[in-house]
Amino acid sequence: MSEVRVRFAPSPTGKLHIGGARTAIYNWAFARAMGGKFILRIEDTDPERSTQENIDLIIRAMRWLGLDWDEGPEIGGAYGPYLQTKRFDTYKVALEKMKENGSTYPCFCTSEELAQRREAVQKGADPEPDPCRCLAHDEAQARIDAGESHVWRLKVPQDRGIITVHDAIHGDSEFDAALQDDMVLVRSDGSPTYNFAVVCDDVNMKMTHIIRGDDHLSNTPRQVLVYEALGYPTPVFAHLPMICGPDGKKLSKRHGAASVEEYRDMGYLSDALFNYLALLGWAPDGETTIFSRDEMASKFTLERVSKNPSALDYDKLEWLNNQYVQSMGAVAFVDAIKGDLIDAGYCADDADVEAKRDLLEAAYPLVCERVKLMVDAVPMIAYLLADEVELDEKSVQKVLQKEGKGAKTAILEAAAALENCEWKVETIEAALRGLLEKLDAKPRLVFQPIRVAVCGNMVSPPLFESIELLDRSVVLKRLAKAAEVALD
RNA sequence: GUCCCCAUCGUCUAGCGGUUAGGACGUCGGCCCUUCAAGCCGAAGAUCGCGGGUUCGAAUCCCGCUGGGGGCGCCA
Repeated sequence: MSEVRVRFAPSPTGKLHIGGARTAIYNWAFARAMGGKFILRIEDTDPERSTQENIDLIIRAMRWLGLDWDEGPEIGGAYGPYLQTKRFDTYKVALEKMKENGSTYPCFCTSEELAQRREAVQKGADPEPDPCRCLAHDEAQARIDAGESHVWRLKVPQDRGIITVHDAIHGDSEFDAALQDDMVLVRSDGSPTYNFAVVCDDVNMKMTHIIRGDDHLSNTPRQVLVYEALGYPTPVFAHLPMICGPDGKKLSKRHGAASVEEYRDMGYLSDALFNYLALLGWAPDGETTIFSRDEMASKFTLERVSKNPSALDYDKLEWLNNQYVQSMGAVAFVDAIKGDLIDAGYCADDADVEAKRDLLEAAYPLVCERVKLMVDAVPMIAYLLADEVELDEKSVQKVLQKEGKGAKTAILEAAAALENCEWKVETIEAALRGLLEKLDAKPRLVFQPIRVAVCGNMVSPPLFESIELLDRSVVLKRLAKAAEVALD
């Protein structure tokens, strides 16, 4: 078998959608697993909605996801160009071929006439063949020469019978050719329609497999007809099930985030989003849930792709994201929050981040298992970055100002204990634990007030480690300040 | 309306004629414990959408039904 060639063909009418991203991932994984080529092609035949900006955004989002391709608009390749608007001459050649073999005909119907006919059919009338289909060749040519507006339609062969679509995921699906309408191939302005352009491109770019969304399955028989009219063998199709919102309904704005970059901005890691999307409709086996791009690339097969649509589960995505946060390591962690650090004003610039690198990396083990989304990280370690810490209102009330709990004494004693002790976790912990006996108090009555004083909140990363990361003077200052508002 | 696709715990899934129907997220309980997490242990949760077949035996094969989804544009 010749080399596998697959493509991801987004239309740049918006950002990279989460469903599109998964389609891209599966195409990529299949190409890599088969030792084939993965091609990026931009379907920008709709001039109204396609923009260069969207093309750039899509490419950036794909790169962020960790995908790479062998041919594409920005890197070229042997079968370019990879923008449909730059391939109009190839569609003309294809149309000429179809004119010659009689598989297309000009249609002069106005959109009003078409709308009327559609309406009649909707109301139950039997669909009638397009009247232009039977126009004598000479008459049609005369009207074209007269400059009459027309489109070119596919002439579905009357005796074609059953069209079988071979699909690697669904198996064979059969469609009655007699039920396929004569779709428009070329618009009155000379531009190709989607269904025509895709086939021309897929043929010319030597695609062996077409992996795309389920929503295209019903369009496939008509595309098969175009392959046949052009005299080319059909590729293997693979239609992926749709992705739905958490409620099981088709994904829409109602569900919030829909684009890859929105997920990135929400704080999801590229590795996690990739892993999650890969898992939506494909599983390497019954056990494995966490795997890398390379693992997927070595194990992916179309046969194992699920046939049912899948609903997004944000809980699982978050869990997966945290798994990756826990395993990313301190260096990557600091790199990942660099921007947030600067935006929040904790660091002046990149150089400043590097200057504080030791502290930031030391903070990683304290927070990694509780950072679900990356955007949570900076607020979570803020108390380590500034001299002052703002005391959380609720924590003050519940911990510092609950009468009869000895919060003030605990804080004062803590300050005394930390005054001269060696500044290491072990000694800090020993010093503070010593208070338990001295005050004869339960751990939470001693440690919680100290936590609020030092970390600003009754919920925080580990206390002793946090203290160690702060300067003694800062800790003592915070304790003194908290003691002012604390009650016994 | 019509054509096509789909159907296993709440969710993502494993299963491809014989399993106590397995795993993951979530949920609940426990352990750990100075908080929140994380981690570990355990539990509940699926009459495999329904009804017929085929078979000694069906979640797995066949047919029908129901439910859901998608296509039917000079959108992609």
